[in-house]
Amino acid sequence: MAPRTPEDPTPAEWQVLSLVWKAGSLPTREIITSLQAETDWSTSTIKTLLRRLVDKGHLKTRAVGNGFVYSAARSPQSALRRAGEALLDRAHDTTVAPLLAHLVKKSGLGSEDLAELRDLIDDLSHDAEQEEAAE
Amino acid sequence: MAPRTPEDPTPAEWQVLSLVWKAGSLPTREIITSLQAETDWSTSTIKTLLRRLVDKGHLKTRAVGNGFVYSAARSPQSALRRAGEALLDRAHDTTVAPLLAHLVKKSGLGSEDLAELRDLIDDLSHDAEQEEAAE
DNA sequence: GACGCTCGTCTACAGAAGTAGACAACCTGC
DNA sequence: GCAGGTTGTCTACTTCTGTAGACGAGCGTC
Repeated sequence: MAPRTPEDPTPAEWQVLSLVWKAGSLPTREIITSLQAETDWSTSTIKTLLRRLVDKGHLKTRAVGNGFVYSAARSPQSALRRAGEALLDRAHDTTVAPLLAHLVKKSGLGSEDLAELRDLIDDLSHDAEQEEAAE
Repeated sequence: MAPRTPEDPTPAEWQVLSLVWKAGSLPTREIITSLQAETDWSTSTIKTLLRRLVDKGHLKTRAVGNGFVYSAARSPQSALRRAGEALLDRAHDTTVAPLLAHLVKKSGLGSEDLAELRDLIDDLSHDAEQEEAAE
C-alpha cells in the first residue's frame, strides 16, 4: 500500500501538471489559455494551482521577462507510478486483468511500444509459469 | 477526458470500497475490524465513510438482524475504468508505455491472465501496424 | 421489564482543496 | 516619466474530506 504523502497532486493540480508535462515547458500565459479552453477556471485559480505545484516540488520555474516559464521539477514517472500503484491497490484478483486490458486498449500505443510490452509479458509469463509449477 | 462527477470516491472511501469489493459482501462489524487492522480510524469514521459510499451510490445495504450487510451497488469495473482513464489522461506519449509496463509488472498477474493480455496486444499490434502503414 | 450491547443516524469541526478577488511590481510604448 | 497592460503574491472564502463524539432504537438476557 503506497503511503499517501501530502505532496501528491490533487485532481485539479494533476490537470495543470500534465499539461506542462506534455508541453515540456510553458510560460504562464499559455498555461492559462490552454486550461481555460478546457475548464472554466479563472486566471487566479490557475495561478494558485501553479504556485501550489511549485510548493509541492512538482514544477519549477525559470524567470523569463517579467514572468515565469514552468517545467517539470522531476520526472513524471514517479508521480505516475505512485498513482498507478494506488489504482492497482484498489483492484483485486478478478478485476486487475480486465482493468489492465482496458488500459492497454485505451492507451493507443504504437506498434513499437506494443512490441516492447509483449516482450515484457513474455518474460513475466515465463516467471509466472515457473512459480506456478513450483507450488 | 473523463468528466469528473461528484460521485468519484475519495481516497479514504476507495480503501473502504475496495475492501467490500474484494470480499463481495460484508457486515458492518467485519468492515470495521478489517479496516482497523490497517488504519487507525475510529468506528465512527468508518461508519461515516460507509454512509457516504452509500450516498454516492457505490455501495448498497441489506438489512440483516439489527445491522447492515454492505455490497457493491454496481460493478467495480466502471469505477476502476474511470480511475484508470483519468490516469492515462495524465500520462502522455512518452510516459504511457513505461507506465503500463510498470503496472503490468506490479500487477502480479498469473500466467493465464498474462497470456490473455498478450493476445490482446497481438491484436492491437496488428491494427496499429495497419494504421501506421496507412499514414 | 431494566441493563447493557450493538448498531445506525445526526451533528460537528479541523484541515485540505477549489476558487477567485485585490493589489503591488514590473514592463513597454509613447 | 507616466498610463496601461501583464504578471506574481497575498488573502479569503466555500466546499469537500477526514475524523469522531453523542445519542437514541433495537435486542438479548437475567
